[in-house]
Amino acid sequence: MTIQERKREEIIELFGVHFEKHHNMPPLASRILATLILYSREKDLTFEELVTITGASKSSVSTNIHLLLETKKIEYYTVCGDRKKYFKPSSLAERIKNHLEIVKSEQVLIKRIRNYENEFNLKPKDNVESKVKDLYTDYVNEFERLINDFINKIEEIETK
Amino acid sequence: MTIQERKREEIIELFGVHFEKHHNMPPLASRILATLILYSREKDLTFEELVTITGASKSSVSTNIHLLLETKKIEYYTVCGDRKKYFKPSSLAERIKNHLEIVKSEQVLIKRIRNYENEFNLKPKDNVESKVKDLYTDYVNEFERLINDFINKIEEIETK
DNA sequence: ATTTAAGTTCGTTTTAAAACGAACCAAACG
DNA sequence: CGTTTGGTTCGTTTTAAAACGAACTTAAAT
Repeated sequence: MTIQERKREEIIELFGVHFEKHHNMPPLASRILATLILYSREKDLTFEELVTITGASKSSVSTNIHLLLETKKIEYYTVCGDRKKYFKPSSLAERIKNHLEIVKSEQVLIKRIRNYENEFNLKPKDNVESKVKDLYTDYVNEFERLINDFINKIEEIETK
Repeated sequence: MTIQERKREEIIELFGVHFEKHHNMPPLASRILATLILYSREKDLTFEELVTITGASKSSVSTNIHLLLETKKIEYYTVCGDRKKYFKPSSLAERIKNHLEIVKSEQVLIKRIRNYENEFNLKPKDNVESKVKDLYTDYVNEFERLINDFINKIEEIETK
């Protein structure tokens, strides 16, 4: 095993643990995603290669690839006159958009709580809490603007 | 059951599912956190009340409360001449700080990948990818600034 | 000093997630 | 029209997470 291969494996492992822990991803899916990201500068990987590299069964790899495709973490393409599928991580823009969706669903929840509190006239306990809540509203708005801005810029680059 | 109670339960359920799904939180911990947030305007809850409301066993509630305390999602206080502990959700500032920690650990990972790519001279495949990566760096920096700003403002309010 | 309230611990059970392998399918190849 | 390649499906097994209950602890109250 070369130095590069050793380092690659090390980062794949770190990455896998991180995604399992913080992004609620099954172990094998994490490792597949990490593998695709780490290899992406050199080449895109086929199903068979992923089976070999991860050492998992075909069925497990198949299931987890579908999970990653559904959650838009990876994508694939085919080459004419070649039955294989080539997998690669989704573009950064795609991944960020995804993240935005989660943030937005959180927003919906917060609004529902706010409505509930207003409807039954549950006031903030003190002035500090009320001010912090206002700050948070600002923060969320700015955050949304930041993400939208970023996505627009990316789309500009990608389309030209 | 009053209308308010019904609505509260409904939101607790929504909230619980969201936290389970997007924040990798065990079912009971999610429901405890949701319950504390939804009750927080009216009162803070004791261990016993949480056992009653969630309908779970004392041991399960105990375990999950410790998990929420460790991850700084909730906190408790005691009242003189009263053996009970009163639980409530952590302040917004605390929760955001927490989030920042995750973002930062992600940053570390991205830097490691970048180092790996530089060390073995793995160049971006095309100009688009390279530009998008630069944009991403900007985005992350701005994001970090936004969060830090927010935390500072909150601390200002809280200390005065 | 004994009792009781308020939790905690730990070993067990229950439940759910992940991985597996054998059988299957569909498209391209010969 | 078989055969091979590149996967997919589904029923089963394995593994891990979550919940549980009984026994224990600890500090306060009597």
